[in-house]
Amino acid sequence: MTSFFPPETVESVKGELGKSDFTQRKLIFTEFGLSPVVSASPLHTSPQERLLLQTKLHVLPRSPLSFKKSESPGISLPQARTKIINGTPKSHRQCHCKQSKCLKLYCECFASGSYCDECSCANCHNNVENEDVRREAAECILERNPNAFKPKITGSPCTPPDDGDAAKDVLAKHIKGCHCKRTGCLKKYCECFQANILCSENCKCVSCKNMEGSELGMVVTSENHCKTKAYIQQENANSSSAVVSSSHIFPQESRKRTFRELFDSNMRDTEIREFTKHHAVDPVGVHVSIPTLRADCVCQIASSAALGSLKLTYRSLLADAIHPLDTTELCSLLVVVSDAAKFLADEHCKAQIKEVKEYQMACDLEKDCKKEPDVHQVVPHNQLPGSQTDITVMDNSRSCDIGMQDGGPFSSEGDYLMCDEKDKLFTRSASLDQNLNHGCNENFTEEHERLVLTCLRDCLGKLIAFGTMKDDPEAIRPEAMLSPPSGHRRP
DNA sequence: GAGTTTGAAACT
DNA sequence: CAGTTTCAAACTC
Repeated sequence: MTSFFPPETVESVKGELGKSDFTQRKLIFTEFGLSPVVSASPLHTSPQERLLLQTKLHVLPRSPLSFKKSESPGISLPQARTKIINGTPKSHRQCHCKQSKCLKLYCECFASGSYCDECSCANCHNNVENEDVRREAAECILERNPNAFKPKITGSPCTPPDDGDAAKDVLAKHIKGCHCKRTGCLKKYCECFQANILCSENCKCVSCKNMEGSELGMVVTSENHCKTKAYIQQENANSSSAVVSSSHIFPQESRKRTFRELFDSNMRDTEIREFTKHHAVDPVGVHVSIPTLRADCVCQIASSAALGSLKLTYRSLLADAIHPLDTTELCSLLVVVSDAAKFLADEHCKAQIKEVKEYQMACDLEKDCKKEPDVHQVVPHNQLPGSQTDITVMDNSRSCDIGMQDGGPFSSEGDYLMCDEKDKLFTRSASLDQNLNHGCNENFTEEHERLVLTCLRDCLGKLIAFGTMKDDPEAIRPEAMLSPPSGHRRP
């Protein structure tokens, strides 16, 4: 079993305590999943010895059961009965036990192998003073269930969603499984849900909604339509006969549940709220990443939402502020940006890969930035990728990075654009209008690219600013949002 | 903060 | 093993 501390430290302590004495301190609570060194010593040592150990090991006086694996390098989570909240193991939670004396598994502190510390429990026996009683209680529990203190979750380490994205660990399983009946396994009463794992065949839950597939934010139906979870939920809320067109069959045969089954059930609002909260659906309710989202899908969702054809449950904070036409304009802009970026990226790649060999490493970047590109090609509108183009502006640009990063004047398109910031401000002329209205019927120059991207940047900046200041309607008027270039304003 | 709901743990 | 009770966390208001 892995020790929590370096061998030399342990040996040093062992020497000072007396080897025979130390070795007699066998691991009593191995069931707790703890190191024999740490778990054994304080249990059977005098206070002086414990103090010595703690001093040598530089640890605070803690329970032998209190050392969480999360604090133990080299041991993967979850080893001990550490409460896992939203994928992140809670090292210690303050219990509120009243009847159990904190000596039963009801008590989270006791179950996790910790002494109660600053808890608001009553008649607590889960402390140093009641070590004997505590040990007896643990032994009694272990006699009944040898696995009582073992981790409940197995299969893979729990994935802590640091970024807030609660992607569920599909490999981990709850050993015993949950037995939820009423919550659909969508509340923290459910141990699986709380541990941020999917219910498995071990579970005996009823009407489970915590299964594979439900963690997805978007369903692509057989019609290749993008449907958000919120949309599906709203569909069901609006009509009991609503059918989510999906032939998706989940591999878990024992749980033949589909999205239809999943969302056709009478999901209460609170459940939906909990679901979306836990699954980190963004405020707009469209849980998709822009780089992978098709442009037509964006337009469909955004436009439809704005026009009211989709009654999304989760409305954007800006939903009541941005005119539908603004949304349409933004979508158009995104398409143009995508087209321009892709075209320019390809052309830049060809041209600049040739040029980069001629440049010196110490080339003046600013000077280079002002260099006119060689690309002046006609791009007929009907040859552009159009709506099929992924909105992966930077990704496309990065395709240029290959071969450019090592010594090129522009390690990326972004750098190139940053350099342009030093250029004189250009006016938003009608050229953007032409691009927007007529696609790319003229040469798509770098100037146009800058024009489009800057316009997009400004639009997004205003969106952000407006979202921030929405509480103050006078701060930014919706009419001021997404103001297109001159001459492009809608009537 | 009080009361209710829920499901795991404990018990029979 | 199944049913019931106890318990404390989660949840609601």
